[in-house]
Amino acid sequence: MASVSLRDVAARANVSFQTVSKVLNGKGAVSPATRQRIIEAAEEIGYVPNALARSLQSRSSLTLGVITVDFSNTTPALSLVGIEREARRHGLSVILSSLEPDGSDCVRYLRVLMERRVDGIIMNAPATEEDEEVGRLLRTGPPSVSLHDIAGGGVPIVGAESEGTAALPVRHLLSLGHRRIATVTGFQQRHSAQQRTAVYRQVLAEHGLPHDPLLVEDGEWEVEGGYAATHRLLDRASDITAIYVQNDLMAVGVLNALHERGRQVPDDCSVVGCDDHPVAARTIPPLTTVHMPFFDTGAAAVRLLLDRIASRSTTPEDVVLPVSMVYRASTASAPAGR
Amino acid sequence: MASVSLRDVAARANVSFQTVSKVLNGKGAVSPATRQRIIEAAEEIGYVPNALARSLQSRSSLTLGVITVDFSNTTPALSLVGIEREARRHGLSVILSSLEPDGSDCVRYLRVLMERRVDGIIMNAPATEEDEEVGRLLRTGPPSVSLHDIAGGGVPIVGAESEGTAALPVRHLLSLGHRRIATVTGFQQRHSAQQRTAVYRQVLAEHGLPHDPLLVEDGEWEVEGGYAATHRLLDRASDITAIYVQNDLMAVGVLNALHERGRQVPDDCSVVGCDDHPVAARTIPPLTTVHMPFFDTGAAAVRLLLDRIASRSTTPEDVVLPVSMVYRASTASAPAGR
DNA sequence: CTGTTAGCGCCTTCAT
DNA sequence: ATGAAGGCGCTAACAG
Repeated sequence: MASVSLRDVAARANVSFQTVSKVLNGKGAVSPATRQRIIEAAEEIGYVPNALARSLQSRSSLTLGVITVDFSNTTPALSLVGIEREARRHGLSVILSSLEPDGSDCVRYLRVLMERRVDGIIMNAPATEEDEEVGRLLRTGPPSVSLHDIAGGGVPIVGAESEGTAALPVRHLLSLGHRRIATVTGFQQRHSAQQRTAVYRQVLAEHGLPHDPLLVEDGEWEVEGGYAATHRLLDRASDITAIYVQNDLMAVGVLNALHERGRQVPDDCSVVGCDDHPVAARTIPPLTTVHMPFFDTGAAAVRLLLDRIASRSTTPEDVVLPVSMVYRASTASAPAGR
Repeated sequence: MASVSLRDVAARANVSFQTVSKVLNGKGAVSPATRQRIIEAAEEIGYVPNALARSLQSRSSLTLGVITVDFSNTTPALSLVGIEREARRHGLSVILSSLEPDGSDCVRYLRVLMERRVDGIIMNAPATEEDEEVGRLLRTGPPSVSLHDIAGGGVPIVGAESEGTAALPVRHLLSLGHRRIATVTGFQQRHSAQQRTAVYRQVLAEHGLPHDPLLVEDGEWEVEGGYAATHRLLDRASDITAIYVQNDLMAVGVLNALHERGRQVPDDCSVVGCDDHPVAARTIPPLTTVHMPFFDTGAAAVRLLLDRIASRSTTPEDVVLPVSMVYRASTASAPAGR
């Protein structure tokens, strides 16, 4: 453990440490004999290069910083896995920072990443969408990319096509003849939830259905929230025949509440989720949902970031990934006699 | 971005760069006047310390390396969040490496972490339980701690009390009068799954119930595996009245299969899970399960690791965390007339 | 109180 | 083909 350095290898091989450096990096020309000798010497004393020193010299840490919302939820975890996989494919390591729910520690962690001289930063932190200070740091700091909006812009966004994410499931329900379609929304402070709700309203309007605030409830992205929201919904609008739930986790709670109320899914009430969470395939009944490309989003973010690092380009060119419906057993035609 | 250094600050404040270092680190004694001048200069030109250079000098990177199984599953994600939270509390950053399912890239990533001179390593990689090379590297490398067994030992293990994890749910079912208790196991290559199955057999034996291989099926830790395993189980042993499922994800599949077979839970068949996964609270019916302290395990691992780093102690003192039952609606007394 | 002298471990010219 | 010199940005002694 007593850190052996290039010098130690050099001493053992009777050459200067610069020559060792060359050999171990496959750079300049060195005679096969000494090359061999050096390689053996390095093996024997267990030389491990010091990436810190190399980075100091090369001014590149081969490290990406990731700032993410709590990823004990599967969806941000998938993006994170995508990021990590793609980063490693390019020989980069990932420094992980997961935020408090309110994102209040984001600025501090950005600073840590900058001190560590990360080559780039990937943000997956919806809680800081409106944080101006975060936006400023990101614009002046190392190249960066985000999976959510950044206050003040200037940072390219990578994400799923937002329009379709909401339009697809609502249109699906409409095509099944549903007219009283409720929605259980995500946390309404979040842009993505606002957007989904707006598209939901718009699609209904296009089909001649006026907005009814009784049909909208906030489930705060969580199982329990979906459960509670559904009970509230049923209490005041018992004539709904379908629910568009803005994520699958809430949909689990929705299905549970519907079951408690004695509503058969999909016969009495259809349910569409969003995300295509692993459990969606085996809820009771299996959930029709929107497949979101979380993993790919993470990978695409890394690629975009590397492009920007390489080209020093500064034009924020967003990347949009397609979404698609996954049809399972939680949706059916609207009940007759309505 | 053109990296401003201590020298630049020094030039602006008309002092030597070493003095700047002192001020910015609150070390030696400096006159209030120059101190003030230096701090202002640093602000003005936007000085950001270079952690790489500091680490090179201080021989401590203030970094922990984490090697983890794919954490798109909630349970390893929770441990990872626990690790990250606790690490940050101590001012350490986390470098993340997530492994291929077979763990074949573990050795490579261990090497990367060593090159980056991490202060310690936390392993959460069941796939490498039997990998001798991994064990060797861990014993000779930086201080480390693991959440799973390490081949050859020598690395302290942090984890939930393994005996109780299986005994609690099985005893619960026995106390409800069940006698034909099946188990859907995790991937049988994994020590934890082997252990749970062994304890399951042992507890049954203690109650005078001989082992029946018909009652054991491998669900491979996944929703679909649990689903398929249950169908197989029901095909050949239709008299079972309870199933102990070795994780909640598989239990989701189990409930689904039971529903397809027309078996009411818990009236016709009780189900107990393991993990206390977030969705367990709202499955249909809500799942009785074993609460596993994943988050705490991660946090405890960091604390143990820091202890070892500080004391250079080398005695592998394991840490065992308690588990507990969470009683919900998926278990009931064994049906009469059996 | 402040500056000088020495590295940490590595890489990049440039001579030899 | 090999080695010497110089520097990346910082900290730690010690000297003035």
